[in-house]
Amino acid sequence: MDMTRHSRSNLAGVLRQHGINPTHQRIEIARALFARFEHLSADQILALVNEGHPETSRATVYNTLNLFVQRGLIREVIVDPSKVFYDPNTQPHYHIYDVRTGRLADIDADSVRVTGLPDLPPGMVTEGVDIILRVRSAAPESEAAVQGAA
Amino acid sequence: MDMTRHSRSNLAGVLRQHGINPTHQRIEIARALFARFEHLSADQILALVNEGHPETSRATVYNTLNLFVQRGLIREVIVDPSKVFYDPNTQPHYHIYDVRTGRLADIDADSVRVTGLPDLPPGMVTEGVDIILRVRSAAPESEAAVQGAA
DNA sequence: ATGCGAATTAGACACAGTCCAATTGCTGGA
DNA sequence: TCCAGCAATTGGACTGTGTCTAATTCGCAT
Repeated sequence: MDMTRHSRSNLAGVLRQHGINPTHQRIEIARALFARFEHLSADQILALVNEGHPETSRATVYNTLNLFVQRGLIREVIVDPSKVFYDPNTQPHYHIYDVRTGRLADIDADSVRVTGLPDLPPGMVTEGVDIILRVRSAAPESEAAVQGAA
Repeated sequence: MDMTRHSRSNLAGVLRQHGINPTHQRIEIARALFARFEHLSADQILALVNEGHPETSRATVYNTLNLFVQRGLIREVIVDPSKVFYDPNTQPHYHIYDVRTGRLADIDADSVRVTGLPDLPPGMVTEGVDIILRVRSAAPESEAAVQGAA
């Protein structure tokens, strides 16, 4: 019996707790996210789950990730216009994003305080507050690729 | 001579101040954004600029918006995984986003205070801080479309 | 074994955004 | 006025992410 922290049996339990029928594919997808505990794109997850011999289709990966998000098992992180990242950490926290490298890291929510956010219009509810600190290396970027005017 | 606030001649001046050669197409694109002073997607801008008789291609709209962003004339707002919004307001401010309707509105930065953000790794520079307040109507959403497990 | 609903699948599709080679159009000389 | 040169624009092909659909397979209870 595999008793590592993110064993299949443990993950099956977690899925059930979220009202998700734990199939083989769903467990493997959950494992890709929770074993690494990193921000991954759908594409990366598809590749991870299928290394060795392919066993999960692209449609299933997308279906499953959307299901996990709906059930509150994981979070979407929208920082890059070209792809969504999936975040196994559902604790309140924020993100720091390197716009050059695409690297995404967590900022613990405990230390951060936000005040002065406006009252919501009546009948509105907060889904969440995203804070994204966009950073880059101070070294001047090569301007070669900039399509110029002037 | 048209002296309204966002007349072509005024806009041409603004473009020049940002080192952008003010061509006809660029002025019309700037006008779509600055006259309305709203968050618009590339698609919406393409449609606005070409209502009446078409005069600007899709490639030019994308080229121009990217150029405006590089030159600091407008900002990108990344809140929706499916498309980028362009924001003519470059003053520091944050956003409130209705996840159901896709409606995007500004939050004035003056009233908001954020403390406790971590120090940056050495050699890193902040590009910007995005705060997105994700909200929805409190009315329970129809669950009809939810692909279920359980 | 069989039947049945749920899950998965391949592949077509939709759509935002990029790329490229060809054309257009402006500007500044001669 | 004509022309050369260069920037801007263009259509259309292309890429990549994500969705949809109809058909198949899986797992389970009987």
